[in-house]
Amino acid sequence: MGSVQVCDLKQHVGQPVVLKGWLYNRRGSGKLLFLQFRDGSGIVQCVVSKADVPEAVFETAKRIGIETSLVIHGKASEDKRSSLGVEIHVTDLTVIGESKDYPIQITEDVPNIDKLLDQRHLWVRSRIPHAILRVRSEVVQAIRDFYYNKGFVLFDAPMFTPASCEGTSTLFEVPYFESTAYLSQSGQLYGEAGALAFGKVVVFGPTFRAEKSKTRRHLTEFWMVEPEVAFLELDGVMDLAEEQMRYVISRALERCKEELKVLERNTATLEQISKPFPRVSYDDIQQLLQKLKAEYAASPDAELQKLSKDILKGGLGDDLGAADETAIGMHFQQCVMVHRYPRHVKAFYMKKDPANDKRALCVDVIAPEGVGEIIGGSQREDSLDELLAQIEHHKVPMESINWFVDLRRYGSVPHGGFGMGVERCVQWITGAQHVRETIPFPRTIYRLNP
RNA sequence: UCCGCGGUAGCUCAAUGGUAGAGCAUUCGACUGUUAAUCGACAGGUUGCUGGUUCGAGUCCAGCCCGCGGAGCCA
Repeated sequence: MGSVQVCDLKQHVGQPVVLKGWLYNRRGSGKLLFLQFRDGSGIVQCVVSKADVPEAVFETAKRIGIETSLVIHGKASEDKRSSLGVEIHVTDLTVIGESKDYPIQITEDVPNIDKLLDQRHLWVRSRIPHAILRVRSEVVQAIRDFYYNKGFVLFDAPMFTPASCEGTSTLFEVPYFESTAYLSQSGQLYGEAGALAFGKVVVFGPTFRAEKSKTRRHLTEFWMVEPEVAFLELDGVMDLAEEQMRYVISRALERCKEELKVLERNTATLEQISKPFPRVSYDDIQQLLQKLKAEYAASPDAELQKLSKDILKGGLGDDLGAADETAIGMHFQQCVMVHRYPRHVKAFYMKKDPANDKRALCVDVIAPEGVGEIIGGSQREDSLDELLAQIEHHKVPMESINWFVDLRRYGSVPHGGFGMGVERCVQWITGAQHVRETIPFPRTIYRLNP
């Protein structure tokens, strides 16, 4: 008899079944044991009654440690007392691999995340990581389906790159035979080459940032999806970003109901995704923030007063900070697109706004609930002369970027795209406290293990 | 790099400068319907490191190490 997965058990009610998996938890009494049994697809309660099994089987069931791997023979039966609606009445049980003194407890799903991350290789067996990582899996699949269905070509960018794409960020240096390579911090420049070759491409892979960021929103290694489209101008970039966000979030809401329930996620704000995203210019956002700063300062809420102090901290005309993004999210209670930032705070490859040469044709999508920037995109500078000027101004080494400039020498067209951080997206959907919970093995400044 | 917080049992945390404690987990025992089961018992410690003050330091002081949160930068 072949084995059955826990998630399929409802179709086997009244039948004898074989289950393969691990002991998740155990309760019980002298003559009746309740084994919480997991196989990766779900958790089911297996009842071992002393009267129904040989003495040796009962003794084994009583002694085995948490996370012992098992083969269970039993009968699936409907039971309203079980949260799954089904439980197993065990007839036989075989130990495959023993487990003694398992270092993680059921009740440790909540506390010190850093200690648990030391045990990440085991922690991923627990309920909370399970739910979050299943959402991640769905999000990644939704992203792939979205672009595939729209006719985008998957265009992989290299991880080893000759130099910085964006100048300011710190790159990881790695020895590369006789010279030095850098781990990619964005596939976008390569995506532009792809867009001019295929029209619509999407780069999807890991990226690396050596910044010493220590916040709940940062990883040194994270996954980014970066569509890039020829003949797409800023409004089109915003349309694409909005459509993609709506597809991904809706699909997670639709297909990850169980996971979001386990995570006790209130999805009210997520459901706002069906409404159009407000599109607000940087200049209008500055005015709004001034208003919110004054409003929050006068509020009786101490949290808001504190937030008020950090709004527009760099003064007017500066890049938006974390507090600004939090305030914007609180005000709109949905995703907001802020466009046309000052050029001096943005990357060299962004196109100058023809209506105001102090502004760039760029957009950030800011997610609510304190998540902040989740997408950054722009129309790209397609003029050879303007791009060369920007490269010089940002001191980007010409020898490593010359190929990119070629894209403006041989049939340049208006084009644009954006990058979305997969982990931040998953963080928003799941409500995870730290972005490092949204990837199986997070890499941060102080964490390279396990 | 800067600012703030922290490091005590496997985990979460207590402990006026005066014998280092609890809950959970582990181990053992009781219990035929438990949902983080419950109840009883045993066991569990170089209080991050180094030095200092003191009759006496988990506690006070200095330095260091490690981590966390935030800022900056970004997705």
